[in-house]
Amino acid sequence: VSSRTVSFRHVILGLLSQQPMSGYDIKHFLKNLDWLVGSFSFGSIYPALHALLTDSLVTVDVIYHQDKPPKKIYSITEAGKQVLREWIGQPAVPSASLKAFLMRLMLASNFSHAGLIAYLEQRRSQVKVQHTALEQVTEDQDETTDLGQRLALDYGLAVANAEVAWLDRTLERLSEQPLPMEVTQGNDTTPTV
Amino acid sequence: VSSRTVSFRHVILGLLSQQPMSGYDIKHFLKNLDWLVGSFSFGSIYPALHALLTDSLVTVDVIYHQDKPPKKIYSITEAGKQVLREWIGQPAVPSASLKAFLMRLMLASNFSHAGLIAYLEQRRSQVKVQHTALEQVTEDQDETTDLGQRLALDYGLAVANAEVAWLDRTLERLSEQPLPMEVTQGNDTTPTV
DNA sequence: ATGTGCATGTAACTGGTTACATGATTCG
DNA sequence: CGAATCATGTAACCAGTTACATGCACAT
Repeated sequence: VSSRTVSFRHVILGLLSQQPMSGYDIKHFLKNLDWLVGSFSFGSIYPALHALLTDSLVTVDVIYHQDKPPKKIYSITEAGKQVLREWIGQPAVPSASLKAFLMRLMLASNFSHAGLIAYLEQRRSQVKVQHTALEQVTEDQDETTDLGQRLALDYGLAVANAEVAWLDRTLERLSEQPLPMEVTQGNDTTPTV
Repeated sequence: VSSRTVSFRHVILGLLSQQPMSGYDIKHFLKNLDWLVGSFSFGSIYPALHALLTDSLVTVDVIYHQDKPPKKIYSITEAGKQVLREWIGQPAVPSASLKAFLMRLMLASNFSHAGLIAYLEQRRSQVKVQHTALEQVTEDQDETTDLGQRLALDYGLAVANAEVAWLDRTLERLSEQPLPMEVTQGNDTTPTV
């Protein structure tokens, strides 16, 4: 069982936990979200899938179409789900990038409702810390400070504000209606986001 | 001249173009901005510096303190400035991440005023494209879509909106006053939430 | 005919991290 | 006395990219 380090393997696992997919499917799914979470090349997807296979965290079903190349549909196993859950369980690194945060967020169905809220709250406090840190740096500027740095700092503050605002809004929404979409059951009464 | 690929070397070069620094200084400078542009470990900074040296894009001055380890202050050379200018000259990749965008922005003093404005405008249109793309994906959701994905999408839209708002504000400011040095003065925007 | 989409894979490379080694000084 | 800060460096490792190889179907 070799996949100890991080993330991207888990993202694949997370996608597969939502529905079985082929490597090709994964690529396309991620392409839409490139800007948010980044996409990956086939050169990393296929090997990752093979590794997950040998670790028995996923299984394959090969589907032969006539006149089309066969498709390998990967599905997550119980062991895979377990690994995912464990990963979700451990706390997020402080000062994780937006990307890293969103990657994990995308696996929300593997969080408990309480876990999800905790995760968002965690993020909120981290962003606030970053925000004050940036404000600090901004204050330390003198007139000689490079324009680009000032702009970057200002940009950072703006994004941080937007993040906090979104998190506040969303947390409120999630606690108002404690069962956001009955994630694990089959029951949806919830108006869309 | 071997540093063709990208970024991080250029960031170092950019920092050195603002003022001479040691590897240690660079690390610390970047640490403050970790959240914005990411920081780098010594294991990549020192080798990078050595590489820049052998390419004659920087020079060193060793300063010996008594009783303190000697400090190696790196300064950018004319050749280094040239490389930077060339890098700045070429257009930004579409759909660059926030980080990549900010990295370049931090080197604004190496842009011309017009170049800077063009760069921000480029970013604005790119973010708008991403925004519409995300809206598209959002529409394509059905009720079975994973909660995490919806949240991530929503988050992305919020950030994109914030980016565009900031860019609009800033572009207006920059074109109002063609000599930008006063940026930080009247402008404590931070509309906290 | 040429290119694009479907579909899978491998090999070489590379940018960066982690961990290690060294060593003096100052703070608690 | 141990920990942190200053300060530089190397070597092993690793995740992910690029480029390559293959091959059929469908549209222009």
